[in-house]
Amino acid sequence: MPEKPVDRRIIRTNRLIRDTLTELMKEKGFEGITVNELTAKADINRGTFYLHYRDKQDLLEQSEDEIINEISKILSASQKISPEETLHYGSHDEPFPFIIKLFDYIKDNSSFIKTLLGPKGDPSFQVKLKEVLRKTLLKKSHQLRKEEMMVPPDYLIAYVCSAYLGLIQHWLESGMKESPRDISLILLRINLSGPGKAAGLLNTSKS
Amino acid sequence: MPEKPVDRRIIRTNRLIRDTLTELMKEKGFEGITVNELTAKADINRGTFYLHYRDKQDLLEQSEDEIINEISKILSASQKISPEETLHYGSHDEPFPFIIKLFDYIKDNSSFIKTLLGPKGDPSFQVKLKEVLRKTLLKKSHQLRKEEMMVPPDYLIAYVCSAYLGLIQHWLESGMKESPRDISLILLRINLSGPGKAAGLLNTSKS
DNA sequence: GCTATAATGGACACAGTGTTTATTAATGGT
DNA sequence: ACCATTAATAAACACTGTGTCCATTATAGC
Repeated sequence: MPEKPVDRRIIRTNRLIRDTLTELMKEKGFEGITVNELTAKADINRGTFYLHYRDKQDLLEQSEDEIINEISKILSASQKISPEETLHYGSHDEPFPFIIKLFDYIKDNSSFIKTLLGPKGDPSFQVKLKEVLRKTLLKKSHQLRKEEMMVPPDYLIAYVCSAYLGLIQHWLESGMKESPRDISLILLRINLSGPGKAAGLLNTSKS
Repeated sequence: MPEKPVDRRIIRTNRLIRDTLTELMKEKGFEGITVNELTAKADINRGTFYLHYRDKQDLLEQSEDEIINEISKILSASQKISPEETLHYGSHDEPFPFIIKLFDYIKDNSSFIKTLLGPKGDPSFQVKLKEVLRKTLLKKSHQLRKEEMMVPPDYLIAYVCSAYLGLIQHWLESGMKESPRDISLILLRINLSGPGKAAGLLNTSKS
């Protein structure tokens, strides 16, 4: 993390800008926002904005990267889990703790993340998010051999990452009615059993 | 479909605008495009643009909706497939014909669709695309009973739709090396067996 | 060829951008 | 409590793009 800014004025201004960004993105999406409008709503001089950010794109990227960094930290806890533990969690219908923490964090920052992942959001944030997920999965998938796989590994990873993302999006859009733990469990079950079986379509699995 | 425009000038102008939109989106994404630039590159008077579209947002939406309509047509063919046929395809490792046709269509329009689904694209297009997929899946899932499902049906659908989308995105981004048929097969296999089994993680399935 | 109309070139007021300057006000260190 | 430092302000700047006119030209369909 960067050295903390000392001046309270900087912290205050930055918080005002970020909060107003969240509000305005909820209303009209990133496209529709102008620096003019944002600074007016934040009750800040327009020139002050340019003291902190190059342009509105820069503001968005910095805000996004902060979130991605936090998520990256949370997911890196997956490295500490041994293959034996992985099997244990799956066979006991118990979600991984770091996945629960991921949903906890998303819930804490749901306002901004929801708009970023919504129809008026930023597709490059989706790409960033899928990328951290991909890295996490890649580390965990080192142990399995390619010969045993039914499909190309890169497609499998793309499939799973996107599915994760979709679940997160649906959870956010439907108002986060389920607890982080419940959502993690849903995710685990579909992943282990597969969509077909999770839907109750297949009694036996004779691929 | 709307009554066909008769005047060749209209067709020509529209084609010029749409083609240039595709080109520019590839270069700099929708955000960075200006009507000024687009009409200059298309060698069209700027005023002419406003004869056809309200603004650049309108242009994007009309272009997107055309694609969504085509895809919707292709996917509606899924209704004609009986439950018996569904089982047949799955158990014979044979993808649905309409899914192959979907990938065929995407390949034919890959230039525009790729940018729309890419990091500089339009998140609302993703939403539209997932929505047609959702409708298709919903029709096919009428036959299965909720009691047998391991997870809430809306989450399962969100999961699968997103996974479809992710596979399409990865296929486009990696240069469409696989044939539409091969991709459809990959999709079918992961869906039926599930990510865990497709990865070769689980020998037996004791959920 | 004649009529309808699409496309053009040029102008308009307006809104937003990003930068600069001099000035005011708040902050942290001592 | 003071003061040097520096963040924030107000006002102006040139510039780019927008959306909407208008009169004029060129092209299409019959």
